[in-house]
Amino acid sequence: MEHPIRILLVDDHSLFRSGIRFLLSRHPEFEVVGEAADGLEGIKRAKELKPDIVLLDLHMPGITGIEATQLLRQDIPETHVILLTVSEDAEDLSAGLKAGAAGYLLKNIDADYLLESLKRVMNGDSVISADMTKKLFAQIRKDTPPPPVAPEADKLTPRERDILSQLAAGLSNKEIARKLDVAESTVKIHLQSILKKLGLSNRVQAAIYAVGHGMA
Amino acid sequence: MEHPIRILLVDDHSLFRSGIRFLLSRHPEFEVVGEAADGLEGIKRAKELKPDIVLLDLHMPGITGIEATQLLRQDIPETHVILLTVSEDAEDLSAGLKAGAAGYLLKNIDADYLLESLKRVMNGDSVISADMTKKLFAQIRKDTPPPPVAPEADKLTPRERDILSQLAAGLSNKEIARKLDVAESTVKIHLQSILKKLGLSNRVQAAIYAVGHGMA
DNA sequence: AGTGCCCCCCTACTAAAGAACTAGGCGGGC
DNA sequence: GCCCGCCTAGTTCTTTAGTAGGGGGGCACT
Repeated sequence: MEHPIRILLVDDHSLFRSGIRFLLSRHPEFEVVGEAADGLEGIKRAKELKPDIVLLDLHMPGITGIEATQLLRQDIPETHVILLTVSEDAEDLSAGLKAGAAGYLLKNIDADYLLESLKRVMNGDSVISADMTKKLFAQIRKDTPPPPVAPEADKLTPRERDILSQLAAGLSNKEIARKLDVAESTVKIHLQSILKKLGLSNRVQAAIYAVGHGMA
Repeated sequence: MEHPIRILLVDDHSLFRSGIRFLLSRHPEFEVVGEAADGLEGIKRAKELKPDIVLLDLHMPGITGIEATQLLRQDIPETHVILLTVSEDAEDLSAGLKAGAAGYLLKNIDADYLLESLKRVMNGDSVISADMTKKLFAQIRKDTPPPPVAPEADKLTPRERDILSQLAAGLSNKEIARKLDVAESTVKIHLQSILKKLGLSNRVQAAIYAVGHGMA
């Protein structure tokens, strides 16, 4: 590796920073280019230093690591953010990822895993503590809401689904009729049938139903 | 470890099964209790043998590994399923997790990682190939759709938002008027203003807009 | 003091939606 | 052959939605 990976440490525990700094000092492929004790200072230093990777604590005085991550991703997207925390909370994990972190590591990981993670992230990969994988899986399962297909939807005839989908695009009866090349009265009939089958009382409700069940 | 971890191998490549079997034979903490060459046979053998872990290939003749995972999770939920595949496709990963797999490993992992993963999964953890972590992260970000708040929504006055939210509940102008205790003509005025500001042409579109931007 | 925005209300009109009925062609099941 | 569901289309009618004027009161910023 010709250039060492440049790293910024952001953590309110100076002892923790020292530990990481010492660890990395024994590996010439890494270079700690700066430190900060809170989120705002970390962002400021990151903008100055443009490090390859920011190792960011989640819980800090002032802004949270999540907010700091968002800001860093906005301002210097070429810098990777790895969250390094004690929090095993699934919410923190999820928020961190959505904020744009490339890694979520627990502070109890061993040194080798941290070093390997830094290299992986530098390579464009993402990393996570093995202990958090289960929570990440759970998140995936949870984030995907219940099957967005309606059980009642199969009560509709194909033609009715056509009309409903056009309705969900915000078209008027006349426009739907033109588009599907039928008479407006036909559209009305179908729409009546849709409302009856779905137990709705007007086209607005039908449109909402449609978008809510993935027929948009 | 008093009892070895009992493993069932399901893969249509017998050579691959042999490789895994040989690997595990050299580690007494594992025991390969059976093999199967396709999904259906795998499910049958799993029901008979009740292994601790099923190592399941994704692409097989007959049913897919995804379907097999679902069935296994239904029938013998105490057995863990690890998907072992060459597919780096994010869709496969996502589908596998949603089907209930406790692990998603690429076949290019090294032996030690597989052994450790088996132990982790036996422990109730979940595992994933490091190479897939990035895709998993992307999935989390994707599953949570873009901020469901509309940028244009702040153009609306509070009262207009009230009306829009009622509209998104499928109410007519008259009903909205009653609910908000104003005249119907007032509701109409506000609605006109909403349509104009949002660049829409009728109430159906407004309702769709509202539900699409979290004001339902 | 004036200006602008928001909120409220009214009348009057046209366009669209919704409800009710009749009705023909077409296909499959019995 | 007959019934049934689907798709089509028409008429008539009432209700609702949408458009276009008008005005008045409040509140904030200048």
